[in-house]
Amino acid sequence: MQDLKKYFTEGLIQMAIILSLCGVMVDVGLEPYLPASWHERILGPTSALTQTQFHNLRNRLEDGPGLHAKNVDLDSFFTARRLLGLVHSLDRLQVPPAELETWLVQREQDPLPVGLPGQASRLAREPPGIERVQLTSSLESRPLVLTLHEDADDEEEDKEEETDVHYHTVALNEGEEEEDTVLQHYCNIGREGGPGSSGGVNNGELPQNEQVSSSLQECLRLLEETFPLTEEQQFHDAGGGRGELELQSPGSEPLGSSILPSTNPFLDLELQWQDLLAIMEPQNNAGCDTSAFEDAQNSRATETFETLHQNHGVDGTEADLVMETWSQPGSLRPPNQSEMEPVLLPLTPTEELDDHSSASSSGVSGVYPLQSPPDHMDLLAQDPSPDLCLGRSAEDVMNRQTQDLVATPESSSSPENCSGDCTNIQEGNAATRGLYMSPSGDFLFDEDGIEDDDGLLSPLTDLIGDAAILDEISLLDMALEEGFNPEMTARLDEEGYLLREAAQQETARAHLQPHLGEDQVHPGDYQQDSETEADSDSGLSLAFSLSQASPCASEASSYSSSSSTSSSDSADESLFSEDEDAVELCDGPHMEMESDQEKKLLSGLPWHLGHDHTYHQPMSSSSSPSLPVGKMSTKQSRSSVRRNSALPYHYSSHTSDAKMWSHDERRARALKVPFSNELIINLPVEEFNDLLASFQLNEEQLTLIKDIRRRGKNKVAAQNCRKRKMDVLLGLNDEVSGLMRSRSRLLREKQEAMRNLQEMKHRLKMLYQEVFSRVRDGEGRPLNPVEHELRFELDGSVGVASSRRGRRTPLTKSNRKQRDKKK
DNA sequence: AGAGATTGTCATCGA
DNA sequence: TATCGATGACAATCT
Repeated sequence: MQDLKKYFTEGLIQMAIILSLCGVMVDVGLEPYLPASWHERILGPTSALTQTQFHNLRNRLEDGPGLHAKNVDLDSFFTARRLLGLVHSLDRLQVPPAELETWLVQREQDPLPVGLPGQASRLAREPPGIERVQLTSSLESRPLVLTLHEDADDEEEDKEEETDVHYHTVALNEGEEEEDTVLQHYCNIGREGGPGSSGGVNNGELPQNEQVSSSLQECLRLLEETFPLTEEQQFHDAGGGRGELELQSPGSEPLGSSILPSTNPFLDLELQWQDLLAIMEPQNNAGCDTSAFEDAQNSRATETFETLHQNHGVDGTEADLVMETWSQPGSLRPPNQSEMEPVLLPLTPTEELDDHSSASSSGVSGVYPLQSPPDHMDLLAQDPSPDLCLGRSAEDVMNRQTQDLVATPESSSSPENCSGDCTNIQEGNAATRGLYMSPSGDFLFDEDGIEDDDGLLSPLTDLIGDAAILDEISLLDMALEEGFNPEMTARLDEEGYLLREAAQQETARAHLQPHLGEDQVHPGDYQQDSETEADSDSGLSLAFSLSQASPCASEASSYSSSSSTSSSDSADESLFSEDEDAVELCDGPHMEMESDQEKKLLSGLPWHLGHDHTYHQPMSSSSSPSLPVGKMSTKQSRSSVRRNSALPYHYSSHTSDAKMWSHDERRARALKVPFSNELIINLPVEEFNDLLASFQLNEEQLTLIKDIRRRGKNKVAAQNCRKRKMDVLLGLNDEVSGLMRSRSRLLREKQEAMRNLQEMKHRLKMLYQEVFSRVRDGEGRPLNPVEHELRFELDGSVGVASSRRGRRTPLTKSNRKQRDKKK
């Protein structure tokens, strides 16, 4: 590399350039010594050694490739174009990769932040096209170059893109506070050379021969200034980068010494943009309005850097740090973007930038706007316009992945599949990021995008967090629309798994016990009751199904509907051990397990909120033999009723509930009450009366049954009452919050009104003083505004009244004031 | 051990 | 008048 550089700077290239300036196209034969990739990378497709398209075109038409006499009739555009190509080749090896930082420093020196297009700023003093290019050139954005083409050259839309690139470069340097005369000449050359160029900074109308001669002179002088600079640049490259020095002393840098190196990366990127132009040309021809996208890009970039400046405190120090990061020693060639990407990642050296990673990422993405729209979040939030041709790919990727995320929320939990289809948000975000960061379209998102802790990752993590939110939203939507299907239930992990497994076990047990006869468990009972419970608004899941003839089913139902009221206790079990046969009917311990599991599961399910006011229905669980009232007297004997009514006492060992129930249960048992408490409590009044009438009950039994019924109902009522009370409290809390917000808003409005009032008073005072300064009394003396006051009559006339003596003495009329004014 | 939360129960009121 | 629901108050129990 050094040899090549020396080769360029010390010998043949100078001669070749001079010969070229004289009109002779020289092929120095460097290509055979360079690999194709090197040639393309170092020299670029438009270097002096690689003929431009214009030359190629002309050579094909005229002389063909190789040495040829320069046609003096060529327009100055070709001349300027080729001369600039020479400069490209000269500085090809002198690239300090620090353009963004330089830009930042320049922007930091600007007292005003980078304004929006309509915002006044330093840039506003420049022609619109220049301004926009200056804004966007730091981003090194091809669309922004086109923006220049659009804005600054509306009248020369047929101009070649290379000319725009030159404008780009020129505008960049014009935007710098250090005006560089050499590049200003470039500007002149480029604009003078452009056919039909107008509206530029230097809108010269020189004849072509004069233009050529002046261009030659300018270029010669430029060469004289440039070559010593090249060696200096070597020194700077070896010492840590030139751009760093520029940044550290932006105001003291000699003018001519800083421009070329700073423009080199742009020139190099210019070449890349030319390639990109060729690549993107079909898209442009496809009817896509690139200008819209460019404007969007421009505005986004502007907003991004505004945000960076205003909100994130990017100061010169940070810019210097950034610059240092960019200016890696020994980076003699323009950094490959893909290679620069790892360098870009730590580009946020401060916590501010890290914290505001969106802006950071935007800022970094602004370096490669083609690959990286400035604000990823905007892309997520915004509906991609069909006009955004260039952005469509990236946005489509992101939107598609976002849609995939929403559509397949469960996929978000598999970030290890990044190499595959990007269907989760991490992949999507990383892919988006990688898509933006990689100039070659390679997705560099896989590892860095997820594991990097830099601020650049924050958008990713934010999106991941959003992904979780979206995931939940999706689940909720699906649940609302379709209910929780098995897949969703499976996604609910252990809860759903255990719940289903319990139901399955219940079903299997029902099938394995055919002797239960009509007491067989219906598989759907469990889930049905669960759904009943879930649907129950206030916990009044009076799901006492009269059709539930099975104790087991009823038990399952009771367990599903109530977890805290698994009735009976060990005492009851000992007391009523004569009903052991009933124990065989159902798997008591299993049911208990289900109850506990379900108790935990229900509390862990997503719909189980922190304050669950879904009060349990103890009646439905206390006594499983939920005999249908209407059928009881006809289908079952009283003994069976008694047996069934005694069943739950043997199954539940839920001590607390059992103790609660044991009181009434024991009393009911002691008094030989023939039916369960559940039946007593939940039956309607008429059926309950029929039930009582169907049995021969003594007074004590009737009293106990009524007490049980009353207490049971009151218990439910108390639960509902508490639920309502809690709801009222929550509602009041929300209302208080809303009122607080309203109060704050009103206070702000009041303050604003007060400010306006003060302003009005101040203005009125000033106006008053002004009026009195011009009013004179009858003797020509000025009136004291303290002692007098203005009086506005209904007829529109204005007089002056004395406020000291309490009487209004019209001293002067408006016509008098007019006369005074005339004096 | 004690505080707070939860839950059941009673008394009462009104529909 | 009986019934039922709502609710405050109290106590037992749980966490």
